[in-house]
Amino acid sequence: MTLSEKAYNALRQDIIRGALGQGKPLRMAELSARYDMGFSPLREALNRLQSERLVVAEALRGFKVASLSMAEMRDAIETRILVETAALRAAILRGDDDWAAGIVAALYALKLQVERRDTEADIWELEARHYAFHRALLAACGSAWQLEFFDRLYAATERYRIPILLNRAGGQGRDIQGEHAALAEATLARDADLATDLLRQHYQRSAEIIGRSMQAEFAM
Amino acid sequence: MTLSEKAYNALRQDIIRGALGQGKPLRMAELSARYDMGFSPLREALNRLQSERLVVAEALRGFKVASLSMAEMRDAIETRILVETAALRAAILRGDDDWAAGIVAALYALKLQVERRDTEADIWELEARHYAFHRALLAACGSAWQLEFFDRLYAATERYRIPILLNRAGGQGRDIQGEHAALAEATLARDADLATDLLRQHYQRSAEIIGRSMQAEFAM
DNA sequence: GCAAGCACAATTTTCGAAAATAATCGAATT
DNA sequence: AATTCGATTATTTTCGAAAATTGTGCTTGC
Repeated sequence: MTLSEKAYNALRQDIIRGALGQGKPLRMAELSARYDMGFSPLREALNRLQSERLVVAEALRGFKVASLSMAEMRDAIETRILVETAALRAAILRGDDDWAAGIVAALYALKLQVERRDTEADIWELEARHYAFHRALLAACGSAWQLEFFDRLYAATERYRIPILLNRAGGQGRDIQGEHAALAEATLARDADLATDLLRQHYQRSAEIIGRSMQAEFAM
Repeated sequence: MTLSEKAYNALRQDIIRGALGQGKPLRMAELSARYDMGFSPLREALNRLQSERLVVAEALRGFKVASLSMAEMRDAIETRILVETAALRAAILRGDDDWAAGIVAALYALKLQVERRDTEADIWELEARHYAFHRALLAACGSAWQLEFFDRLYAATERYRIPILLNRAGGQGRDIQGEHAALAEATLARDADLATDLLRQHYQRSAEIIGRSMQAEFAM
């Protein structure tokens, strides 16, 4: 793997997980020290992240971490609903046994990690399996574009979910794993109307919880 | 404007317009000579274009222009229908007088250019106004994400439309400007069902024409 | 006291060369 | 004849320094 790719992976992770702070300028000298590499691979990675809206660039004034806002969060989640309900419908139509088995496996792996969330590493593993589950639902949709947009929007919304995951603050009394199980069940039963409905509700609840937590924490 | 940005604009245009040939490797030395700049700004631009799926990168083996295929074209157009019908509905709900006036202006400017398509520069101007018209329809949708996806998908499908535009080969007997006018009319009348229906048909016809032309030319 | 101008410092951007890797070609071997 | 190996060439990737630009703080003039 080239340094450019390593820089991309590391920066992307650090931005999504909040380690670099939203809106903060990214100084080349600091990044070079932090990731132990020269400017070239860092600038290449920052250019990729700029296209993915995780980083904002201004000519001759460098890069900064993209800012978070209530409006952007709502937009990202609404667009997720649009893209993912369509992709889920297509997957339900086209999915084969491998697709179905992948959902069962991802749901089970997610369940195991939900019960084991002690260290911070557990949280990251939980997050990885959460992504993998939602990805597995759509895997058979047949549209590379929709899967890419899913990835982009997942990363965008992950930035808002992670502070809540780390604080263990949000989702009081919410049975997320139950929602996941019901969603998987409806999908495997090929009930597209029910599955897309559950998916929509799942995300609308997330948006509400994130919204409340943002109002509390940042007064946005 | 920095060299990086110039490189991005120039490469993006040359890829979309087909000047660099689909699937062809992009050698740094050649690009450096062609655009008269060093490797750094070129590599930064190529990294951005990689994120936009106009360029494909393989570690230590450089960059190449993304390939075209029938399947990708169909996927891009289907996803355009998904995103744009939703954005158009939202714009019809939320659009104000400026939005409506923008559509009228863009349609008129497009009409003027349709009647004047002699030189190649005319074709590029036509293409710019075509983009501006479709963009104007969605401008008031309120979703930055959906507008970005529109841009991405427009660029992706433009690559397929341009050979047809240049050959004057496609769309025999198709009244594209009539379709645009009807679409604008339904939109301005705030008839969301009719407008999204016309938009869908507009793109499905494009997909058919592009599909026939690709089968004829490349035997794909 | 305060704005304008100017040197100085900090920072980004770009270049040219070096390092690292991949591709090519021919000779030696089986 | 086909294949492997090694040397050579071509190419990508990375670095370190130079160039260009922006930001800062101080002086000067009013």
